Amino acid sequence: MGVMTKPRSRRIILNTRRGKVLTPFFMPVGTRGAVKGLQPSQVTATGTQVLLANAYHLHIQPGEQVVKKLGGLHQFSHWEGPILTDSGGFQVFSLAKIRKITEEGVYFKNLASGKEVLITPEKSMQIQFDLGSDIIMAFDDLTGLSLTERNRAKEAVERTHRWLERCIMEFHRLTKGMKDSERPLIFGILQGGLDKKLRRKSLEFVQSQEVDGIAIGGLAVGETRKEMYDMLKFLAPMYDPGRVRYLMGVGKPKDMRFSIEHGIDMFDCVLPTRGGRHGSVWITAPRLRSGSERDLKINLGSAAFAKDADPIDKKCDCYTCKTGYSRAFLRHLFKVGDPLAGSLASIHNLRYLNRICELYQ
RNA sequence: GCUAGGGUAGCGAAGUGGCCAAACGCAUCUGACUGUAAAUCAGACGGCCUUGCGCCUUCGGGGGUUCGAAUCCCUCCCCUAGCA
Repeated sequence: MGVMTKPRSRRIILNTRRGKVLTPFFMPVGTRGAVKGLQPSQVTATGTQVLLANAYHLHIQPGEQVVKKLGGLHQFSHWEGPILTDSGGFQVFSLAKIRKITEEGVYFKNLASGKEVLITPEKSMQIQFDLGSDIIMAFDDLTGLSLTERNRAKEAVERTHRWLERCIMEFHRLTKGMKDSERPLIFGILQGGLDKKLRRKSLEFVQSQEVDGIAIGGLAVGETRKEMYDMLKFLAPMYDPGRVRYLMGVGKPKDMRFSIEHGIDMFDCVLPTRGGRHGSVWITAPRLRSGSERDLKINLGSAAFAKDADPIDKKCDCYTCKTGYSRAFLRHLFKVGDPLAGSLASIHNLRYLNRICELYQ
């Protein structure tokens, strides 16, 4: 999969109450309301249309009621574009060690206070609604790759479906009386791990529901690239053509290109920002043999860049590269631990992914 | 000149007869990171290779005691503080 893009037959625009969004698009992760180290204007300058925030983390701190009282997440954070909120479903996976799943919902141990927090499908809807989210995600049960997790994949899919029905009911209750143009959107999430039968069943179920978008959850959790690609190929012909498809958690350039070419419209991922803060950035580099281009990850902390006067990527149009920050200066900032390094690298990476999306838009 | 305390790997700092190629921290190098418990984490960090719980060279310099010394003794050099 090179940098060259194949033509895309889909041409879909996502209508949110805060404006239209061109697809495909990538959402930076601003878990707690901010993309770490970046001001909203800097995020916008990378070409970002939609921001992702997290219901679980904002519920824990500062609490959705505080956010609501201060005018909602948009006013609170100064992000003016559409916001998609994750439901807390991912935390069922990422915080597996400190949670307990029941049919009612999931009990999490708040690491800061030690107190137990119960997130139910209804609660997740309420939190996201109170935050002022424009795209509300269903609360799902995400299974990992370990044997015990694989063994409960079927159970988790069925629970995810039951929870989706509860999410939709609660969503209707919360948005009762709102005009279509004023209400947030709601997306359902399909699961099924690496089991194709389960995946198909899950996709069919989610598409049978009153949801505005279809999200694919539970991929990019450690399986091989081939396994993920096989699943995306398998699902591609079965999507409802009228609704957007959101592949959750994916954000490696190569994977995004593949996914877009297999019918995916939306992405989010921590990689451009977390990786950026850790010094890794993407550049386009020629292949040694063919000379065609490919995505290459480099680490700016490397000694190789100590005296490198070039920007991260000469062809890049991001703020960091266009301003002319050298690799040597960025390496220096990383070495001395200046947070500006992470911010400048995050800007570059976000622009990198957004540019990929723009090629297909 | 006297007295006291010191000199350990790039730096700081443990160790005070064998389990010491030498804890730990920093720095350095390499690598991870996919709906953020992550500005984080992992590994390497005297030299060599057949990568073995192998070999070689180390704990200011030199000499000695001992089966065995970073650790004990002698001597020299240097540093810090106080006194002359």
